[in-house]
Amino acid sequence: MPELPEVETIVRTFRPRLAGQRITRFTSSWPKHVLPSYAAVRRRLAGRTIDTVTRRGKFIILTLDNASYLLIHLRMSGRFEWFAPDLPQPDHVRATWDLATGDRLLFCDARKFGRIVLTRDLPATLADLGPEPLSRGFTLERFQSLLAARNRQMKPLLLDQSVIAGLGNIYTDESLFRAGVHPCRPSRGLTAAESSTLHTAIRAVLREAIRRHGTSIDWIYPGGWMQRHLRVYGRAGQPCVTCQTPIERIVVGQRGTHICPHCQRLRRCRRRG
DNA sequence: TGAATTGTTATCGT
DNA sequence: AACGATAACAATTC
Repeated sequence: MPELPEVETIVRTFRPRLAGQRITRFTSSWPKHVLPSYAAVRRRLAGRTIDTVTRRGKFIILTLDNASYLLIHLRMSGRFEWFAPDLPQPDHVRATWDLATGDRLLFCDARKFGRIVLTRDLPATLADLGPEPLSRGFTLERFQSLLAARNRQMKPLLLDQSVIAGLGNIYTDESLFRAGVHPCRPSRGLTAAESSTLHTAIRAVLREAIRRHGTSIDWIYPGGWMQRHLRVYGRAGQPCVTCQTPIERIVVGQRGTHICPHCQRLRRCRRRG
């Protein structure tokens, strides 16, 4: 569930707590999700200092002082917790970083889909990621060439992390709605005006969600309030904010998908026949 | 009890 | 071969 805005929020929250900290001990109670192996990561993390805390797509990146990188992918239900000795232990703690100050970072993950990956070759590990949608390099021209390079349905294309890094189900649906593009439209079928509007919509919805600290749709991710401003995701049956038509939930590429059937037409509607 | 949930990868077909 | 679509999978919540 955590997508780019939620991961960005987590990075901004934990950066001041982690940057400059020395790791005294790393432990995991779910070693099969620690790569390349729990033993190696545990050994190689001991004594390292965290230089920076950054993000690429949905990956959290801890840059370490020995030119290696610890990547954390939250997948569906992963989250960071800051250990608080006076509060009850959070549920589903899967990994712990003990820090030299006595502080402790916890990785909690109810569904155990998250991944913790230690690598020396960051570019290779991230090689399959597409452009950062909020970066300067993500120009309209680049977006249009991505759409033209393939001919896929827009929804699965936007969800594909090798096309654009960071979009998940929520912000894909929201972007397509804002651009008035049906999720089943083939990417090569978009007009120049539509791809331009969609390019703007993707960036706008991500920025807005970051400003609101992400979406807290259920028990998985707390803290943000973007859910109050979503226009289609999770609003099946409720009126479209533009035209009052009830929002529909359909399935596209095995994914629950939310659309306004009036604002997002599959075929352009001829006004006069 | 089983349906729903999601990002990623493996697999199948064209 | 390359691409696109589909299935499978991780494990839990409601």
